[in-house]
Amino acid sequence: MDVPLPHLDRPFDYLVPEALDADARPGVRVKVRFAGQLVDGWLLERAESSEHPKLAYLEKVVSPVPVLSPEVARLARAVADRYAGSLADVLRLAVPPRHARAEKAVTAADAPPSADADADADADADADADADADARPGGRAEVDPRGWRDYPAGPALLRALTDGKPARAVWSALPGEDWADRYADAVAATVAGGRGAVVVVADARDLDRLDAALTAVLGAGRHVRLTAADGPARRYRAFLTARTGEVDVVVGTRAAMFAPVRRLGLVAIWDDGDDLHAEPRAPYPHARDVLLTRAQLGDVAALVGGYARTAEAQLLVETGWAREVVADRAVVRARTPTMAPTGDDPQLARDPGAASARLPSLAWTTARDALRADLPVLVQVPRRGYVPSVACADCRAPARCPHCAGPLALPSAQGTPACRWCGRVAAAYACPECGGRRLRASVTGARRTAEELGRAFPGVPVRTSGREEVLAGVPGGAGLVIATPGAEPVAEGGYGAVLLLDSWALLTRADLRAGEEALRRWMAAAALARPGTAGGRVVVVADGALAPVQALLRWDSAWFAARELAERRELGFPPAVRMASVTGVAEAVADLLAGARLPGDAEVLGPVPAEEGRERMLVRVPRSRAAAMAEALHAAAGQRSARKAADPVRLQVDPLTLF
DNA sequence: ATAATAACGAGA
DNA sequence: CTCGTTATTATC
Repeated sequence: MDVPLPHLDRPFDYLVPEALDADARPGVRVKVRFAGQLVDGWLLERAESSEHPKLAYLEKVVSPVPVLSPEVARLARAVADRYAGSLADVLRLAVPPRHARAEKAVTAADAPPSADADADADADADADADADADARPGGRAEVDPRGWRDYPAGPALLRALTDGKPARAVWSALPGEDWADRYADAVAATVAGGRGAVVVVADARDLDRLDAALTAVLGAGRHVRLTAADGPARRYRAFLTARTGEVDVVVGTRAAMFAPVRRLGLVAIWDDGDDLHAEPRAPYPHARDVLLTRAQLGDVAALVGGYARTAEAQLLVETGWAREVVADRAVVRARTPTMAPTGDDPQLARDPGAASARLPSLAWTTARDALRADLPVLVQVPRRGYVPSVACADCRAPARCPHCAGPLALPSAQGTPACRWCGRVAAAYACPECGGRRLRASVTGARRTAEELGRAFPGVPVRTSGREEVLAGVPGGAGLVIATPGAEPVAEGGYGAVLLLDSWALLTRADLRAGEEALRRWMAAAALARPGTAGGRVVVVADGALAPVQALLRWDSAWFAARELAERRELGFPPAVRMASVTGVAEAVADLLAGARLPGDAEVLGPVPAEEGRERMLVRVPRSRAAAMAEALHAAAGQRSARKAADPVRLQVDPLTLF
């Protein structure tokens, strides 16, 4: 039933009239009379009989195309359960809105109108050795593992993919690595074994790159791109192309995470730390988790890759769910650009008004040398709009609440710090690192720094890449490229120098993931530099003693992720535990939590003020209780919606931001 | 939203 | 004890 009310989150039985018998197959969209009115719904399965005494008839089959595959139906239910959401909400994300004209075009091109697609898909779900042998046309073509040879476990991964084994890998890409080519290798290896693949990337630029790499490896027409940015018609068309089994490789942004793929053999995600992978619509699933759930349910291989490793990926490694695929230290050293920190942070050391003095001298000389060698220079400047947080004025450690380890905030310049989670006032705050008692609010840096750089090097072409216009690539000669994180263009032959400015703004963000996110962004930029042996240099304007800076200097995000995960275990943060946030007006939140039969070891934190007039409570449970917590919250939301409680409450499991 | 059903209370 | 009215709760 396509109604979002949580208390109606279950199947309903209907009689199928004779006239609709042929079209009424599992996976089709239907219309039924429900509570007096016509509502949309999904036909999940046909049955001989029903427990229900008096059944109504199915009103209409919207389209005979069974757009919802059995595999995706199962996945959607699992995702709804994990995120305390309704199946209908997940299906809205999983199956794009119908576009009649696109549907006509695709089914017309398909000789028998997809009628057998489901039978195939069903059989495939339980595919075993026989099926595999059938599908492999005359001996499998080995995929050249050359690009993966830098990683000792790489060639074995490709072999496992071709053999149809459900290998699970967490991949740490080397600097300078062409990740899109490596993903294309992995997909090609899967296809060589007769299976399909789903690959999810964060944005359009990454998608273009992967798309091109796949076309180069597989040839045209073997894969399809699926992204909301292509518009409803193209999106639906791409969806149908996959659903009918015309192609069995789908690449896209998070809209593709539920793509139906015949004989799915591999799910992959690139740069899983990018927050674009988090779906902003209920029930707010994360592409990585959806794909991993998919791998888990279907004996499908999984590849989680990035230059930097997330704490979530680290958890997969530490629990043994996945194997890490990393290069040896010697190879890492050979590929890494020469890195140097400079603690000479002008924002701290000098008057911010002294504009000309804003660039530390090391950064300046590094840029100058690269330009003299006729090499491009990348300058990463922060985006605006980060919420300032509070840190120790002496050692810069983020200030956390002594009670619940939430972030502290300063209500005014001279005010007393208070916790954003539990609201407690931390009057006598002392820094646990250095004992300092003074706090400072961090200030977001100005991008003016970058503009001044242009003036410092007259005659050098300056390009910018950011929100308004994102450049995909730049030529190899001397030139300055000013980019915000995530918008760094690839330079032909690699950058001679990469300057990471204003790290203070990144590191002191009021976010659990500040350190991880800073490292991720630095690594993404630094990966575009030439190796040190070819003159590539990276300067990060930050204290070299800080852990994320250390991890960058050594190109060791696995170390950082392990440290980060250990810290989150200690503080009781995801992914070491599972959290849910309950947001709404105070009475509604209290009402929901009062009605929720939470597991005994659940902790309820808060309330903390949220966006206007609302407040937020956090529920924390051990990972082993995650399912019980989600179930309890979903049920409580169901009770509320059943009695038509007025004020809406938003449930989010593992929300991206906790503060 | 609407219909059924349960709950309740007043009057016979 | 029954009928009529009102809250409650399922909705095939």
